[in-house]
Amino acid sequence: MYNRGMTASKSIALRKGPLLEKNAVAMAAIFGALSDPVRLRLFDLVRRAGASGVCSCDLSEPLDRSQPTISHHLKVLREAGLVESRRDGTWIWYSATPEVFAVVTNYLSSVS
Amino acid sequence: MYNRGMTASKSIALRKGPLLEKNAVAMAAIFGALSDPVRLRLFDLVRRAGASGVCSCDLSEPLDRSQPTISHHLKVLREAGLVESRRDGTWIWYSATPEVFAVVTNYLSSVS
DNA sequence: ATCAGATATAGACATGTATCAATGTATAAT
DNA sequence: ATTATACATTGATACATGTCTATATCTGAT
Repeated sequence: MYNRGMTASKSIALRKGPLLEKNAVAMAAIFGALSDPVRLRLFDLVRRAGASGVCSCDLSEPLDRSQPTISHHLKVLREAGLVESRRDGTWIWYSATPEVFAVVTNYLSSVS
Repeated sequence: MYNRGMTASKSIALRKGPLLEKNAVAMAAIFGALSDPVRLRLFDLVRRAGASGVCSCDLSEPLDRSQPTISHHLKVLREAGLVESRRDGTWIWYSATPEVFAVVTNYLSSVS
């Protein structure tokens, strides 16, 4: 299978010439979302829950952080495009949307 | 070819069970070093210079930052294990040591 | 309408960070 | 020794971040 779901534009810009400011800002935003230990473990818990996702109410305890703190971190992950949320009654389910990783994994693999 | 140069210990810890605090801290440190646009472009300039490296004196201008600011960012990259430096007379050459990426690229590839 | 539970937001606080000008340190040349 | 160049460190400043408590909002049940 060719071009496994990745758009050409995403890979081209990173391989040719020096890293452009625009791309650096986009990549830094993704790395920034992953630059906190609690947030990394949070994302890990979410992505392990698979397509069905995990209820936000089950994340506070294992990470030993208050509900608002978890809510804050989930917002950061959501705004970075790493997770998405959907409401189900009074609670909200989060699931991973790791497609955004394509842009950084492509860069990292071109480096190492 | 099996196990393309990656040690077993690096991959095992990330694939089994939830992400441990210890590993999350280590990964967050690497991502943190990459979470700034200037630092990303700085690393990009260094790694493009290949094994010979690049003189620190040639990095300030293209990134439009003062010499102390570049020095600071290089220190962050060095302490994260992403670059190394060696002295040659009055100036210092930096080169990329992207092996440390193995731990995060392995994780990212297991996610997406 | 009221209440209870889940999540989000606001405000506060401490800490971390990106940046620069000024200064310090190290190396080489004269 | 003096001077010049390259790089690092210090101190200051503005801003961002992680965390909490308190409060608000939203949803469903009574």
